Amino acid sequence: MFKALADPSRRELLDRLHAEAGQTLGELCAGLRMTRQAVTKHLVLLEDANLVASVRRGREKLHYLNPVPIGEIYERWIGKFERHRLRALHELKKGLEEES
Amino acid sequence: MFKALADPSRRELLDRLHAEAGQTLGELCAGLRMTRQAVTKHLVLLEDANLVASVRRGREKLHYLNPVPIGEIYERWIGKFERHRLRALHELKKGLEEES
DNA sequence: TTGACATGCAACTGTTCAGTTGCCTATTAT
DNA sequence: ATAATAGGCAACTGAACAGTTGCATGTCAA
Repeated sequence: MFKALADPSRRELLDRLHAEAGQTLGELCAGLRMTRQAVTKHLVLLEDANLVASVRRGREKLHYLNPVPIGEIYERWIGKFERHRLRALHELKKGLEEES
Repeated sequence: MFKALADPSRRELLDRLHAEAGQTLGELCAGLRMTRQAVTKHLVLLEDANLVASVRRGREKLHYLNPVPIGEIYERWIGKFERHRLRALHELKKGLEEES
C-alpha cells in the first residue's frame, strides 16, 4: 500500500482516476510517456493495494479510484501522530536547548 | 516522502521514534536484525524526507519524529479524496450495475 | 593520553522493480 | 468471416536500493 503510493507514475494514475472515474486502460495511457504494458503493471499494483477497483465491460476494463485505504492512513498514522504532535515538537525544542 | 514511507523497516523506525522520542542510533538498532549502517541509511532517507529530525549531542545523535509532513498527506490526499469519497463509491456501484 | 564507545564514509553484492519488446487472446464492427 | 481494437502474458534489460563488510573520525572517561 505504501509501496504502491511510492511511485510517481502510480500517483499520477491515481490523480487521473480522481479527475475522471471509470477510465479504460487506453484512456489512462493517453498522454503518458509510457508503454501500455507499463501502465498495466502499475494498475495491477494499485489493485493489489486496493487503491483501484476495476470492472471489465466487454473488451474494455474500467478503472475506479478506491478512497477507502487512503482514509485508513489517516486512522493509522495521522491520528496517531497528530495526537502527540505538539508534545513531539516540544521535545524537539527541549532537545535543541539542551544542545546549546 | 512516499518512498520513505514505502519501506517496512523505516516505518518501524518511525513507530519506535513515536514510542520514544530522542533515541540515539544505537538505541534504535537494538532489537533490529539489521546492521547499524543499514539503520543509518534508513535514517538518512527519513531525514531527507523530513520525517525525522536529528540533533547531535556530543558523540551521540538524537532522533525525533517530525509529524508535520505526515499531516500534509492528509491535506493533500485524504481531504482531496475523502471529499469525493461517497461520489466515487457511487460511481463504482453504477459501473458494476452497468456491467451486469 | 589512551582505550572504549558512538557515529560516519565508501565500496561491494544481491534483489527488487520500472519499463521495454514481442507475441497471444478476446471482443467489436463491417 | 475478418480486420481492427482493447487488453493480457512472458522474458529481458538497466537502474535503484537494501543490506553488508571494512575502515576512518570524533568524543568521552579513566
